[in-house]
Amino acid sequence: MTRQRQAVAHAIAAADGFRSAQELHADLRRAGEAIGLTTVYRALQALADAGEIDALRTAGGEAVYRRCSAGHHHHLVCRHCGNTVEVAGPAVERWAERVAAEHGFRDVTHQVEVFGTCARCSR
Amino acid sequence: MTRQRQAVAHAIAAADGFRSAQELHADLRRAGEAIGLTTVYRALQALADAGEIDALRTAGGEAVYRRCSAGHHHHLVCRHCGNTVEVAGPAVERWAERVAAEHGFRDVTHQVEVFGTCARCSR
DNA sequence: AGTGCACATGAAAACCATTGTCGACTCAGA
DNA sequence: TCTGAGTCGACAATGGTTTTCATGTGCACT
Repeated sequence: MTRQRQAVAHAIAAADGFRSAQELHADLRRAGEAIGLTTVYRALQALADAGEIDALRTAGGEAVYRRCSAGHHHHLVCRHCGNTVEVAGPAVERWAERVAAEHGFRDVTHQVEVFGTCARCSR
Repeated sequence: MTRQRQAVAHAIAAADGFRSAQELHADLRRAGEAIGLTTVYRALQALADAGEIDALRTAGGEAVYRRCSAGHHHHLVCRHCGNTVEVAGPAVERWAERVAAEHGFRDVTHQVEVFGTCARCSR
């Protein structure tokens, strides 16, 4: 792993919620890291492929990434401040499996995101 | 409702799965309809706002739309042929509400998509 | 240290879905 | 027919992402 990829991995590990590629790039440059935007995109893609970070797309079409703990989980995202909470959903897992099986689907994956306004932002 | 919007509504009602704005535009032009791409985008947005069609984003960042029955529901999508089944998930609704409430979130919405390989494609 | 080579980097250009602009058009009502 | 509000749509602009390609870098082998 090169210096640049380590830097990206470190930056996303240090961040506290979803960050876009562009934000991460800005963070890294601000921190004095010499790294190109292209490289950030590639590093994020590699990390996502390796399953080390979560990727999803905002309503605006921007891809955002987040470090994720090992294991399957979902996210509760504040639509104002972007703050994120990881949540487990055994009930959802079971439901997805059951529904898929009822319709003859196999190799099932699912994507669940819950959006809302967090306590701080709704004040 | 104008002729163009009717055409878009009709085209999406006739389609059998998710279609992108561009595909719908191509369909309409192929069918001899004189309509601009801009108008298709606007019509789709209006329909989505009115809750008459579902919108979601592909992994490639393209927005795709699908006619949907009234009421809240989720989708079970075949990742090979794109075939889609609408499913209800009361268990998921309750889970989302509860999890959000536990963390102080309000105005909660959620997005649930289940992907798998359908019976026909897994043969 | 020197050589060769596969792969990573990154600036700039290309890509492409989507949105903004603005003049033309439509159509209902006066 | 006139008027005005709203719609249409060609074109340009936007902006995130990807590709290109020349250059740089790590690394095994001499």
